[in-house]
Amino acid sequence: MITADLLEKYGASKKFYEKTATVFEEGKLPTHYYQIVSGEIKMNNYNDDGREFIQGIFYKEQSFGEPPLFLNQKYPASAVAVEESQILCLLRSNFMKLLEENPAISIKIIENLAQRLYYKSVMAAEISTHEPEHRVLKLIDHGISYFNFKKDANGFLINFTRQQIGDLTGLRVETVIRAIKALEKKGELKIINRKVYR
Amino acid sequence: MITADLLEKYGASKKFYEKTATVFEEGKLPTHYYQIVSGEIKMNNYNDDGREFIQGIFYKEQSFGEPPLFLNQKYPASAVAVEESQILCLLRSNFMKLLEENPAISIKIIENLAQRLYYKSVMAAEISTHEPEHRVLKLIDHGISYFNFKKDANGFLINFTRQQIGDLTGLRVETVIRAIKALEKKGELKIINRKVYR
DNA sequence: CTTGTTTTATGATTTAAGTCATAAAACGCA
DNA sequence: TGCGTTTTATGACTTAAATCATAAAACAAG
Repeated sequence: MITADLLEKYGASKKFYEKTATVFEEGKLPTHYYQIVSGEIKMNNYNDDGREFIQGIFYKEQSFGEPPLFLNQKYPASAVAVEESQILCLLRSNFMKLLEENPAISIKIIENLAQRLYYKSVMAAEISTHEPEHRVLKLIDHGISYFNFKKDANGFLINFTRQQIGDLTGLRVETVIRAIKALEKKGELKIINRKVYR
Repeated sequence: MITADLLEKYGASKKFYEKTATVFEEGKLPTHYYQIVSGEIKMNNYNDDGREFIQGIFYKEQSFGEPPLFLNQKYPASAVAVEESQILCLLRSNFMKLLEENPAISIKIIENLAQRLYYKSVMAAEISTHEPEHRVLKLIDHGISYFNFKKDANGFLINFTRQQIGDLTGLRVETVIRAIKALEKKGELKIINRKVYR
């Protein structure tokens, strides 16, 4: 999103997070702007009996956790490394300075937030009013442009586990497994040795 | 958000929408920036069997429908007047020009989008992993700062119908009615001649 | 290789919320 | 001030998805 050069010019430092390491926690106040150099980060919540909900998954060059940073409010979810990741971290005050001095960046931030709001609108409607199969298919279709699914001879490889799909759509693993099977039977997607293609 | 003066300087015109009139429809491409002068607008979706989901409700001085405007993507939901409303409408190209020539406005847009993303994150987690009572209470609590609930001697008056609460939380009216009764019994809120107070 | 963990899979059972039916109270407007 | 509509309300019942149990396949680590 923002070039590494520019971030470093304002004092950003690169930090390493190993798999399952926490970048920030729900309920804490934001201190930094975060932009992924490499790896994969998920934002998630747990309810009282330990059930996970994944707000989103982010990949290289993407930023995350800005809304509370701008509003100076507590994080509504935690950020956790899904795999080993490198992240550029820039102190809030320096990030704000960067924004002020580089108005063109604002437009990029706006487009990024707009994209995420769009995704959330689509998924909110899905989760509230559609059955499992519809929800799963919508996540996958939206994900083709939103997440980094790679295309090969069989179509787009949906590189999520059934559990992740469940945590992104508010469904249980078993329900996702059954929905995916049903969708395969209907010809909406393919399962090639347990991997899902669309 | 943006002063009426500035919007008008760039050619915005004030339009009147009567109750239930549509401002824009799901699936259409955006053409204008919209900012409410007076009244109340809801953004909603309908699923295949006519069930409604309300994405959000907006009041005077708030804007809505920007994400697709910035991304040049189809609206993921429709916008409908809940009551008679006046809206300032500014053509996309002129709005973009306004933004370019007034960098300070960008920050306001960012804060606004951040606020909405925050609301969506909170509600997504609620809808996916919490029971009806929790969902209703969270909507109400978040709504106290987000929607324009007025405080009086009995507390904040939640001026939503049970149906609207259902459409905002993905629950059916009957479930909302039962959840609200249960919450009253637990002392979490008050019902004074059918009106809900918190 | 072996072993422990994660992921996918399937069947049986339970349950919370949706659905259906019905009605009274409140509201709106002609 | 009367009448149609909307909103709130409650009880009975149905059902879709969650839960529970179990296991095989795949993967990861030592």
